[in-house]
Amino acid sequence: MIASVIVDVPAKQIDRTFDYLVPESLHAVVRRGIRVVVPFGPRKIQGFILSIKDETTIKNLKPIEEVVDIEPVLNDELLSLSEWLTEQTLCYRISALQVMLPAAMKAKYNKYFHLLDDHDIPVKIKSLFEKESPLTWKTADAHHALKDLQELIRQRKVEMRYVVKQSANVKKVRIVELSNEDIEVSGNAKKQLLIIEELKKTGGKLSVPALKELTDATSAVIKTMIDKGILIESYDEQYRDPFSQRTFDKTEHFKLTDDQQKAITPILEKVNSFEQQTFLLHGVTGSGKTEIYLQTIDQVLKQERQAIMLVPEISLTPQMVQRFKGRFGDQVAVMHSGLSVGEKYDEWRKIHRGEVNVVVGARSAIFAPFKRLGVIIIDEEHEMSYKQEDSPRYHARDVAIERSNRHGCPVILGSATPSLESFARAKKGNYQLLELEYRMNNQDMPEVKVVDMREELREGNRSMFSRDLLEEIAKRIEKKEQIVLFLNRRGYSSFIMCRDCGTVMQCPHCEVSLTYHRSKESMKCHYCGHEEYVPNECPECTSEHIRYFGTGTQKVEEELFKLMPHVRTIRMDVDTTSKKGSHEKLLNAFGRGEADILLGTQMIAKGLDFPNITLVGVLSADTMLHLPDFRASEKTFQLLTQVSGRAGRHEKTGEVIIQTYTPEHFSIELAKSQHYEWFYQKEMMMRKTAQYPPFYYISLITISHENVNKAAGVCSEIADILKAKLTDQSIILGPVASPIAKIQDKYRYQCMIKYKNEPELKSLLKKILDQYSHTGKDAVSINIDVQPYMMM
DNA sequence: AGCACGCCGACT
DNA sequence: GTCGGCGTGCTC
Repeated sequence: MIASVIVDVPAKQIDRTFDYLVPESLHAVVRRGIRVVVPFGPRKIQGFILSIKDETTIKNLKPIEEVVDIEPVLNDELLSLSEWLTEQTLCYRISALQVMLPAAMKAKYNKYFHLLDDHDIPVKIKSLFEKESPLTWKTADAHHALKDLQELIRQRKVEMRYVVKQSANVKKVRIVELSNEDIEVSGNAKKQLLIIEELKKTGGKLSVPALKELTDATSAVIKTMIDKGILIESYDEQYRDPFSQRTFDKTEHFKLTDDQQKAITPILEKVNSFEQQTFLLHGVTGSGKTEIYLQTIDQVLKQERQAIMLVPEISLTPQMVQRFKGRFGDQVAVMHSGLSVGEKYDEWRKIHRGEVNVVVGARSAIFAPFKRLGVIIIDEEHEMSYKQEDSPRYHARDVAIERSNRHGCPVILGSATPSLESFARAKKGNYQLLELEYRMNNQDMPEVKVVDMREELREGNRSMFSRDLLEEIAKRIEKKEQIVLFLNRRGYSSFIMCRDCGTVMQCPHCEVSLTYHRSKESMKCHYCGHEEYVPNECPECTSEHIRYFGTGTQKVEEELFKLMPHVRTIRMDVDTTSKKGSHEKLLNAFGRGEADILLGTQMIAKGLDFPNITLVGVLSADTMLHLPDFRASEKTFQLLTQVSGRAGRHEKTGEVIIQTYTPEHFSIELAKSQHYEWFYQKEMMMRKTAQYPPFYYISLITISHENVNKAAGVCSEIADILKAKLTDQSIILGPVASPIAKIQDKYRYQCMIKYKNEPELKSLLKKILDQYSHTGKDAVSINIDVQPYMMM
């Protein structure tokens, strides 16, 4: 019996199967989709069994060392999906397999030195082994002992062993129970008697932490009882439950409005007939998309099938978790970046074991190992976070459609502001368009006011708040209503500049300006993490007039405090929400009315839904508009529409104030009238003229190298190859320097391909990738994104 | 990606 | 004459 294995080495030459002999003892367990540990050269590594066969042309087969799983971790569908993913995104097969599993299941590798013969070995080495045996590579390296050890290995006095460890860890809890033996306990041992009593009361078995809680006993007491044989200890697997502290109120179906009923009918038809169909559910905020999702899932569950619901960064919407857990109880697994590695692993195991039937999660939840999918839902379909930016560079929407084809089930893409690609496909009939035109309860859309900041400046207002905004803020505070202030991106544009010579402090390794961080009085690079203190004098002209410019959230907070010292503000940005759970804590505090103003970046644009918010202010609508990205207008429109949706979601009507320097720009004008269809028409015209998606597909090749000329040269070679091989209907742009020309001391050049129909492109790109991804002295690093969302 | 093997410069 | 630099090639 022979197994074909994909090993855990992401490299060009290793990107294929290797055959291994299956030892007799493992015949019963070894199957496709099981992880194994195999010898690979001198070391041992983890791998996935892709197939089992009887013969091979390879001589000198090595045997599989051990199996990691009893049950396959990837089923046939996911294994074949990984093949599709490899072809689609031009990634290594191992990366495609790895991305489908929680991070906890990635192997860890350790090297240990074992002492075989301690005669005639250096004193230094001997003492190391006395302190630690086996000796880890790390300590050996720390004591500069690797050289000596290498020599001892040659003399066969020391051996190096490679150990594959699972970073996955099943949480175990210690359980104690009463033994059957009748052992006398002295009347003085009050704690022991109490423990026995408690155990009898609860059926004879309790976890140690629970027992300690109940009886206030110490570990010592329990240990004594185990040693005496009164108690028997054992271990039990346990799930880490991130929601254990919370209860979810059971919620019932809402009665659907006619509008909603009209939308859900065709979806349920496809669910019932087991047919694939992609629906684009277009409905403004508050039009009741979530209830449609919930009732569709309900139908799917009745058929004993399963559902995947994707949301962008779910930790940001505890309210969404609430709604799902409330409706479906413990049938729901939750998967998002806010969970610890162990928690994610546990949620995954619940899915894998079939203990839950619904998963609500971020991008990677699209790979949930369900066997009978009944529906896949992608909420806020237009969100960029559905595209993974490193290998495998997949878009969750594409994976969803691919999986739905394999399972015969519908996909629902929901959004108030669909991506142009999706809306165009819906108009063409590739997707079925479902419109929700009315808000539930017939609420009015909030009134949106655009303030021209140039006008403010002309009239002598040089602050970052327009007079209108300040006035409205004051009004709400008087009425005890709440306000959300929105600012683009953390520390965006809060660069540091010398006022005398205009020098802007830049990262020495990347071509970006450093961002000022008040808390540490330092400047940080957002691309490589480089950090340094703000200099006392300008490195160029030695002037001392150094100050920071731009408006970070911290600065807004300060200004706000200067203008209205009595106003309570909660600031939400990366700095204040980095700690686990702090995000929710801040939001809850705001929900309880502990602050008047919620000030934040991107992260507050989604999901928050508090009845008392009646004013939303966007401090600078155009920061995003001027990014070097053809989707800049689309993103601005989506963001403004979404932010506006935060105001007046309940009885009180809301108002939105958008501050901008370009009020005439159509994405700002149309965000004001909240007219998606007009925006779509206008933006489509722009895209057509500029030859961008959805009229053209694009692919992006990025070359990076320490030497500028090398990077540019290779990129130009590649452009030439493309020009020669592709049809003349395709457009090849570049090579040009990447918008971020240097990251971590490597210069970046890129080349963009725009095409409509180029059946050979994938294989050509694969060829180029092979040709240039060799490892050598002057090797460049090459990256290909087949369908990029970030142009940087 | 690692790791070993192997072929040329600066030292005891 | 040896130690050690890192170029080259292989991993079932």
